[in-house]
Amino acid sequence: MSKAKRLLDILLFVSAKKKFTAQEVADEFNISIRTVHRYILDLSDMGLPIYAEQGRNGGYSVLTSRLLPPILFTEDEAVSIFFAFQSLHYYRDLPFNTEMKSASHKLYSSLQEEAKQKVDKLQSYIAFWNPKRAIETPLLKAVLEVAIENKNLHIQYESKSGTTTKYIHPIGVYAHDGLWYMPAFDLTKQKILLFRVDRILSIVESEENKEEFINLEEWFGNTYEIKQPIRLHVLLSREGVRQCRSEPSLEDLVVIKEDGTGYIDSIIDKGELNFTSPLFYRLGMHAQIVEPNELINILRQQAKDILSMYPENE
Amino acid sequence: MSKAKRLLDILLFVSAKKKFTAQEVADEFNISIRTVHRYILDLSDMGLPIYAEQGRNGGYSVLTSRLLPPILFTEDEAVSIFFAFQSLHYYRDLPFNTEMKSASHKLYSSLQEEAKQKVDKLQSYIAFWNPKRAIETPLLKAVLEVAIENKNLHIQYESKSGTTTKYIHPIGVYAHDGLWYMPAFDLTKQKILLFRVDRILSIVESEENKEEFINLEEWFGNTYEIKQPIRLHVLLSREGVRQCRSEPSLEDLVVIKEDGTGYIDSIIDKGELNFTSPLFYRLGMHAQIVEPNELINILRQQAKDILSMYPENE
DNA sequence: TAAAACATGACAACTACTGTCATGATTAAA
DNA sequence: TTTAATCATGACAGTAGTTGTCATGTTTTA
Repeated sequence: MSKAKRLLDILLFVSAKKKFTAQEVADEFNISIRTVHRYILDLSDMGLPIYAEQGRNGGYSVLTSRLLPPILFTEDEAVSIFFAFQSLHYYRDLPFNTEMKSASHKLYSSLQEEAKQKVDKLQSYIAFWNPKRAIETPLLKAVLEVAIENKNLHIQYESKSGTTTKYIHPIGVYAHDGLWYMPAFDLTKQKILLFRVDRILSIVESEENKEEFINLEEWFGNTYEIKQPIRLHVLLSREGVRQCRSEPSLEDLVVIKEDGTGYIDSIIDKGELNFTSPLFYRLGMHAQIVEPNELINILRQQAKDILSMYPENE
Repeated sequence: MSKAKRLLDILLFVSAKKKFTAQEVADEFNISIRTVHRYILDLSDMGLPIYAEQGRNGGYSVLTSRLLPPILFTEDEAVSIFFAFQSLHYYRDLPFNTEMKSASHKLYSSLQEEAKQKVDKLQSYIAFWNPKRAIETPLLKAVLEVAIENKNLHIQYESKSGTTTKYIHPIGVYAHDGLWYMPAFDLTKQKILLFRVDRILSIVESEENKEEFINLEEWFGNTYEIKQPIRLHVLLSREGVRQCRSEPSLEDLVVIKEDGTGYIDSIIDKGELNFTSPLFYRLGMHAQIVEPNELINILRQQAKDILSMYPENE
């Protein structure tokens, strides 16, 4: 077997253990100890951060965590990785910040001058904007780890009604619009609730949960399950059509007529009305609600509230 | 020099040219042609997609685009790259989709079984949610390229008032909430406008522009420049505080009092009032606007509109 | 003090690599 | 059609690199 291949095998063998002796490697690959010493010297020369402890109970250790075999990337693939990192630029708290930094440093330093410029340029012409939150999410990594380990949790949570304590089973975490959310099964209330990770004040790990829960992807799919069906029927002007099509929850429902105006006529869940009403409030004349009366009443009630807060005689 | 090192040098030399002959390589590195042939066979065995054209004017070509030298990633770095790719999962159109796929395939296949499971698990517990838009953005890559090349553009754009033609200089593109936006300098109106890339119907490249324009990052910084200052003074209930702190444009302005209620008293740009009014409408009783009267009037007017659209007698 | 480990050098046996020469095949230009 | 420029492959001897064995040191801990 060629030396290069053998070195690689040893690299992988060695980076998977936290400590090993030359004898172990010699036995594993059927080579002499002298050769193992020579190989380790070679790996060390190649930059692998390996060090030896002298004496009885001594041995070698590798400082980095487990290594992958060398990978040949094309320049374009490297650019795509930078591009993906770029997309996380506007998040304040991320679970893998340090690893991302060292990975991009390794990539960047092996790019040729020309490609470096390309990457720099790309990064000044493309961005993934998120509101750069001042809000810290210190417990993000901790919560993610517990979720992956399938454990239950006791949390202190800052909710509408003040600080409360919950006993939950996390389903996963997701980022949206610069904030981190955690859907979780509330073991007391026996239903799934959505928490904001930055509002979690403290966590206490509890036992592992063997039960099968819905996973994050399924949860996304099921979020819009209709429990209390209600008919939504709205007539839209051209501008109304345009704006509704930018609204993720409604874009699929808009029907466009030949003259550019349109309408929505669909069955939605009653619970969604509260989220929908601000949109129709904003649209004003551009959206004429035909049904349901509940939605009209919400809008009318809110309008009355506003008028009573700010009476005419100022 | 060791064979491994020499092979690497040749790999880099070779992957940077689109075509080369054995003689060229032999001259470059002062080795015999026979050895070059042997080396090329080795590289080919290692999986480099290299092929030869026979005969006069023949030579070798490498099929992939330029390669980087082999990189040793740690397992954690690999995971961070998957994590970054994951963040782009919910975008429909991306400029580097195919490269991202091949890069993640290379990474994934060199992970050990255990690490593969870790990655799979991570991906089912963490997500970066964006409304999964039905809207296509076919011109995204084209627009990005033109922006990088610093060129002017003629575009057809679907705006409020129908299809219009614009002559612009793009500043960059950015993604927000699942949609792609392009701030650009309108060369006719001589000011910066914001376009939605999915609403661009066609583009025609024009001449390169030598002038220095603001770049994307500067533009983000300058967006909130105050042109018409106006005092915003609002009293907030506890719930009002909570909600305003989740609003990126307001979170920095909220002052919290000891009892948990709070207020905003700050100078903002008059143009922002239109974007702010839906929030205060939604907050209703939780936000008592003291100033400006303009904002109160907007709310009152909108409330009146709503009430006139849906009169009491139903 | 002895045992277990790393560290290093010398040397002969073995293996791999290299250059030279030879021969063929394929292709395009003269 | 011939010729020159290419890749492709084999043989072989000389050179260079790698390996195992043996020897000797050093460091650490039981």
